[in-house]
Amino acid sequence: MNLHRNPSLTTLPVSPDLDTPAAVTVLDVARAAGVSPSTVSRILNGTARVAADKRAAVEAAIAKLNFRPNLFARSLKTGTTMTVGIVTQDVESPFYGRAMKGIEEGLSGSGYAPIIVSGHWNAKEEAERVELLMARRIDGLIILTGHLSDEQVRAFALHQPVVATGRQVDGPQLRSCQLDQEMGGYLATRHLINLGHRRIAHITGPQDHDDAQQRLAGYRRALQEAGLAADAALVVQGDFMESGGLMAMSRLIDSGESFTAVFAANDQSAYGARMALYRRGVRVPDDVSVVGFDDLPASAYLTPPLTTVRQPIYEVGLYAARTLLGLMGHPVEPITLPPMELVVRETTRRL
Amino acid sequence: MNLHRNPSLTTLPVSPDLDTPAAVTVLDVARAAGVSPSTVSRILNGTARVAADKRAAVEAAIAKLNFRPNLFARSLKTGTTMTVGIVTQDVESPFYGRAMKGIEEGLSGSGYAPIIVSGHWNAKEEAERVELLMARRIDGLIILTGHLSDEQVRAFALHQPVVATGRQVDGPQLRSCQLDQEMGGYLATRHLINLGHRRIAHITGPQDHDDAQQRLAGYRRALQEAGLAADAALVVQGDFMESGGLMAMSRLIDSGESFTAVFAANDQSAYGARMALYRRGVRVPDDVSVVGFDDLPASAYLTPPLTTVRQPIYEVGLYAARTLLGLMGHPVEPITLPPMELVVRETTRRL
DNA sequence: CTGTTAGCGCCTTCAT
DNA sequence: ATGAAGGCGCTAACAG
Repeated sequence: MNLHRNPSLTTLPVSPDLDTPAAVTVLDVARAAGVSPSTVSRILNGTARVAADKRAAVEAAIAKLNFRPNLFARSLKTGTTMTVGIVTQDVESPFYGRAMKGIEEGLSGSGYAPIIVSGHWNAKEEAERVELLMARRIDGLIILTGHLSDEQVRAFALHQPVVATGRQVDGPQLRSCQLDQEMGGYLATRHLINLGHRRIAHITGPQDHDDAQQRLAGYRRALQEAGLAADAALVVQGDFMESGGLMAMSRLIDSGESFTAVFAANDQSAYGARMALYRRGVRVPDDVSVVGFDDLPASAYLTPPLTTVRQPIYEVGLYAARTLLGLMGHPVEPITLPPMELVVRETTRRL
Repeated sequence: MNLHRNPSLTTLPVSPDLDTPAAVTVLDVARAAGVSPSTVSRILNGTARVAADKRAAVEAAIAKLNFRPNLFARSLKTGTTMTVGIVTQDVESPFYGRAMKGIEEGLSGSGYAPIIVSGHWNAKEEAERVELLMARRIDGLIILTGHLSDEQVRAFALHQPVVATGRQVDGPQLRSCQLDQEMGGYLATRHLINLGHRRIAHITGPQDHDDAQQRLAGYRRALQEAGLAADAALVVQGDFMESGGLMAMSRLIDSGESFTAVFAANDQSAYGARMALYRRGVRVPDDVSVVGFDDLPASAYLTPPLTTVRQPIYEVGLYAARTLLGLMGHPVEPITLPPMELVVRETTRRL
């Protein structure tokens, strides 16, 4: 269904005349203040010097009439919309929620309003949403990871400034940032190895998810570096969700493989894995050590609190917002992203 | 800082001419198709019948030129913006995240895009954000609970249709919905009573939060109905966050009051309380039973899984979106909200 | 069925 | 320092 501008769809009993009580325009203000519209505009935008008395009159009129400039008329004229598009993957994701918060903070006070769409980890849907955003003439675009190809992202950057996270693409109007996922995976696994673990399982993320592949690579590197064999039977497929982690761990236990530790590709998987362990009466960390990835707010409140790799995702959001402001022509203090960091809590123990 | 339209702030090295490659307009399309702009407009909006050959020519031209109508020009003309404002309290909240998802779903395919702002549980900030939204001439507004007074909400509804959750206000352009929080609190407490508990503590939400007060009222009603004294020493102040729950439970334990169960005003508080219990070596549910409120996605993955009251918050989002579409003149199938529901998992036991 | 005309509200030369 | 005039891209009468 597309309700968009279909006049036949006007039905509900809505009092017709209550909306927008005859919007007041620059012209109204000008008349009330006894000046021309141009003068009002100049005061609004600080475009030129205006005599103090007229300025006062205009400001009084603005206040009295409660005038609000129509952003759309302005946009039409200036070509700028004061709106930035944000592509997230899932409005409900606690991880991207934190990135959103960083973006919100980074944009605050800039006059730019974010409009958010979700790609749901689907390249096609994601591209459609971006088209939708672009139809609204956004001034800038932030793409939070996702499945778009670098070429697509580059193509989008032809139309407006773009900041993309979780990838390495740059161009005239294109900036990106990427956290070292491989290092994160390495850190997590290395921690387990240092604790004396030798049989370390891994619950992966989705196969088509680049970050997940990187974490897996880090896991393998740590293993190899320690001279440990990479046992394929110890790597089980998850999906970044609690249910996937639960099933992965259940399968692993059922397989009969022995292991003393597991590194889950994200915290949500770790929650699921921990539940599977709990269901089987396997104690954490006494029998099995668990390491997650992301450091979600809830992870510190698991019992026992989850050892995990902290991604500075809030800062990524901040960085994306600030960088975009820069691309849009506003000077900003640069942000440097803190590195991945191992947060040792209580789900791991020395063997 | 307000970067908005301050020409002095143009600095960063951005290639100047890459943006919006000379936007194509209806006029271009009309010329390419050998018709008038009005005909193009009519085809775009289905406003009138157009001869098949011209339609084909226009559609071909649109495709060839990759034409996208400028929504702002359209808005200027029609007074409609095809965007709705959403006031949430915290983009990072897992609870409101789920509501957002419902709204997203409810709006999908309608042509309306949501633009989201956060009030951060602060009436003043909330009002400011709404003003900001209104400056953008949104076609409709959804207010997710928050601290605005009913009068303020009513005032906003003078300018455009409004749907507000967590309160009971209605008017010509105003709809609201309210879940029975008191009943939820009653259900949670009643469950504990039925299990044989007599000394039941409560961790409250913020004092200025209406929902929290309602849940407390439900707690008291269940107690009273069962002939149990409401011991003020058993009611401790939380703040709907994990840390608040943790501190509240710590204080309770330190107070030396005896209790066998606790009802936390939301799941996040329950997580914190559970952690405090864990720190003191108090077993759940063996020594103390715990009930939460909300049923966050993570709650099923606590160890043990959390017994809680499920709020149909996703459906609330859906309801808000659909109702708003209705107010904006689009017929929608009405949604009925499911009731609050006790979800018994494993943090409560019979005494 | 289709083209012509006239703005929507604002900003920006261009004069003064 | 200020006003008049034109136009951003689109749609909605009004003619034909």
